[in-house]
Amino acid sequence: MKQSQLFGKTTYEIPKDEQSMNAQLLIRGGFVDKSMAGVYTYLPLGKRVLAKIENIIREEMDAIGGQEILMPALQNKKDWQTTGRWDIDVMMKVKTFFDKEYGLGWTHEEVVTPLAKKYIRSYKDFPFYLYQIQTKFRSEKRAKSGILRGREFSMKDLYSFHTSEEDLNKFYDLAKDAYFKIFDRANIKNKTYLTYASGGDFSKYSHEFQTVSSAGEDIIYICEKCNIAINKEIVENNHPKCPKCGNENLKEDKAIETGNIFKLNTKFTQAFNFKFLDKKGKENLVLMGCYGIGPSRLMGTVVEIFNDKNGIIWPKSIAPYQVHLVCLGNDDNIIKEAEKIYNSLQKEKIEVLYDDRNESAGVKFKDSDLIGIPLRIVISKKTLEKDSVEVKRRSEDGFKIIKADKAINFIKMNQES
RNA sequence: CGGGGCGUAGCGUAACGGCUAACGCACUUGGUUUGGGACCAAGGGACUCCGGGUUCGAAUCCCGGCGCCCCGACCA
Repeated sequence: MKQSQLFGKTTYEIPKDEQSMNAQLLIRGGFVDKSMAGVYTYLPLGKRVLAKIENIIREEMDAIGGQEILMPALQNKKDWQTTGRWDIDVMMKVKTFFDKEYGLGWTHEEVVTPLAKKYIRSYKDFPFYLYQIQTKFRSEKRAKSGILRGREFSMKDLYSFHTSEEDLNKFYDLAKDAYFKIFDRANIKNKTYLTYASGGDFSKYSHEFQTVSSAGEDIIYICEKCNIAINKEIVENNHPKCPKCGNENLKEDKAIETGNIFKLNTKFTQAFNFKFLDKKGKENLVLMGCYGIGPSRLMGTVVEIFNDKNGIIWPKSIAPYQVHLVCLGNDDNIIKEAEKIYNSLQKEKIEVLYDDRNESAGVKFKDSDLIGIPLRIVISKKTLEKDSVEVKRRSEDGFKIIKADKAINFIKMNQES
């Protein structure tokens, strides 16, 4: 992609109506644009990051047997009334000219449960796992923290269906592992803790995945022995205690809830009377679990964690491009050399953003720092004289000089490592 | 939803109740530049959030609304 054609612009002015680091950097870098409080447009750069995150999630969900579907965001009132959740305050409602009301989905149990019921009768069809990546709407009383808490946001939600508690438990653990793989691939696993949180009224706990960050809205207590945490919301009498080993020497931290997994058991299958026939031909209620992770929130979390005073530092796995090719000077020879490398990189299917703009070196460097692509290649009069290019990692100081004819190979190797 | 702050060009800001609403960035044109936010020259761009009031006169004061940020409450 030539940067001169890229829709979206970097800016050095900090938007005055954004305090959160993730929103400031993402807006300044041209990744997102705020449409209204808690509602953002993803510009080409931001959309690429989001797509990468979604693909990682997709791969890990497929790996544990998930089947991707897409449910509607616009939902019927009746099913929400069935579960008694129509009049919940996070529910957004739309009304037509003829006064017909619909709900905008903030979660999808009310769609997926009737859906499954329609197709499934026999124990032979179990277990199965349906997921989607979709836009959710929640009427947050106060949107805040940039893309971390929006009123419209992207969400992957998986629902699992089982004939027994053992089976549900087995899959629950599998999903837990899959989530850690996702966090690992997004480079935030070492800051992410499986966290015990409120289980509502049908189980003692749910599990959250909490990623330690000063931008977090939750307080967690980490047990460094067990490598798990407990959410402040379920701490009794101000005495945090590890729910696993009883350790009381826990570390308090702020954290972002990056994921949540939940055993729903029969809460929704009961409401919709979703039963299956077992081997003996007897009817039983189906058991369910749900597993959520927000790609957009994950994106914001990564920005909160990986940045410095100059901008974002994307992990390779979710960077919008792998290589930022920066061409300094508009001398014909320099441009020719830059184009040559640009074409070679494209031929090698290496994602490259090529800064071909007629801007000063300072502007290009600052923009490159801000956008935060992992690897930067600089071509200039200086490098041309030495028949070489300059290679710099965004995450490190300093740079390497590499002979021009070896550059492509070097970058290819760098991609694989 | 309670408390606080704020709405002026695309963005960031300025302007005592009084001249044609000013400046920087961005944008357009021409020229010179190109290793860390370049320079010169010439331009275009505003219903000062909306509605009402006070006043000879309102961006400025008052009332109402809407929007945005922060704190709190809320948050499967």
